[in-house]
Amino acid sequence: MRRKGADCCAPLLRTRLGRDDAEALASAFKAIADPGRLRLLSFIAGQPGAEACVCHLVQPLGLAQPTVSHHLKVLTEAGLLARERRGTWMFYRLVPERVEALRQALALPSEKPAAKKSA
Amino acid sequence: MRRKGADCCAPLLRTRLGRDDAEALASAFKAIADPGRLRLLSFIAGQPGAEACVCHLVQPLGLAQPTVSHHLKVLTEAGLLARERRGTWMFYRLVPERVEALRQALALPSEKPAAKKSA
DNA sequence: CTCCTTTATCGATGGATGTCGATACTCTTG
DNA sequence: CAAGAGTATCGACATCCATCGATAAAGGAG
Repeated sequence: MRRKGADCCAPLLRTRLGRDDAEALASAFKAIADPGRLRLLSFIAGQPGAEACVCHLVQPLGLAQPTVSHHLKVLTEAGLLARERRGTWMFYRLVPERVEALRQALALPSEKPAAKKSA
Repeated sequence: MRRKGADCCAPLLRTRLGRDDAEALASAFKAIADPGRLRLLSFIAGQPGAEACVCHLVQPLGLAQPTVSHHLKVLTEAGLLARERRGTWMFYRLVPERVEALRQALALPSEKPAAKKSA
């Protein structure tokens, strides 16, 4: 019975959440519980390939560059973004599986977990 | 403040989130970005009728009664719980539509509900 | 190596938030 | 009305967090 560090997203409405699971899940939601970070995710998701360079994120967000860098770090540590260096620039890419995991955590008990894709 | 609860859940990964939408959505996620509140939701969802009396919530949570009351207020103001008085006791009931709305906000662009079932 | 660009880290700060004890409020019962 | 039980509010405190300016680190161009 190992602690699921990466698997943060226990279905809170289907099982009685313990303290550890609740804290892990709360941390994950905290990562997206910020306007700036939500807009970062939104912006990146809207780019081709669901990725974007930092240099293209600062201005549209209207926040200072260190602030944007901080938010990107938080999102990356939450597993929602992945970093990749390309020459001078740093690209951040959306991690859809993580988003989906968070989304599934909010699944209602009545909804069947038949959410597998035929990809 | 008409966007207190009803309009919080713009699909952040499908549209470019504006400041107002981002703030509304962030507020909603902040409501569930707390271990105690997640456990409250989880506990209430597990009760028959998805509702519970405050008197049955304080002890399992391991938090002081004012703290639980505070969390219930936050969740209620976020539209995730609904209050109802029954004699001396106050019952809190899960609002599934609200949870579902939050969940849909995390829908990925690739998973379009375009193939809508009916209506 | 030196200069420039891009991004991350550091330090400080103002504000938001979780927590609890004390207390007020609300409803039922006698 | 008085008493008691259940719940909400208040006030205080400690901690966390978003934000920014200054600065360091990393890489490319000459």
